[in-house]
Amino acid sequence: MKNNIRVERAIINITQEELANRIAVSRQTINAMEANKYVPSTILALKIAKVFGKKVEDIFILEKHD
Amino acid sequence: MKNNIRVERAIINITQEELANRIAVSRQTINAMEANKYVPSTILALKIAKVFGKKVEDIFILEKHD
DNA sequence: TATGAATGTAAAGTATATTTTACATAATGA
DNA sequence: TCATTATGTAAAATATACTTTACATTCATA
Repeated sequence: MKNNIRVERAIINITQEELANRIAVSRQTINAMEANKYVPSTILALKIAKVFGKKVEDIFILEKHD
Repeated sequence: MKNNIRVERAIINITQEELANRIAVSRQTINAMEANKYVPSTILALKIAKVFGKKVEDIFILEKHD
């Protein structure tokens, strides 16, 4: 699975830390997500999509091997 | 967070085991999700929504305390 | 009533998400 | 140049997702 967090973050111009604060996780969690270091929980996916005003499917994209 | 898995499953008339097979998890994982025993990963949420032909937001709903 | 299919549940084990702390680096502006 | 802000990264600790095995229960139906 890949994601567009970095791009969406750029669109609304917020830092990793701001996004982290808005969804109540650590900044490292955001950084690791953007680096595809792990798969976030559905709660985080819903919150992130909400911050960006988009659907989860618009931010997180399944890949063949998933 | 709550979810509509049981209802969506009833709509397309498949068992927990069939859903489990389709998204490649154990039947107990589906059962536990329906019982809100844990929060699934975003990969599973995306796969489940896909099986039901809906958006993640239509199946998984954030609650106040999330 | 007996049988099978679907579901509920529990315990133990493994994998992985997330936090915390800490430090390093890059970029920007005073 | 110096200070600040944003980002990358890593290790250790903790929480939780998910599997496997196993058994119990419910429900429909022969």
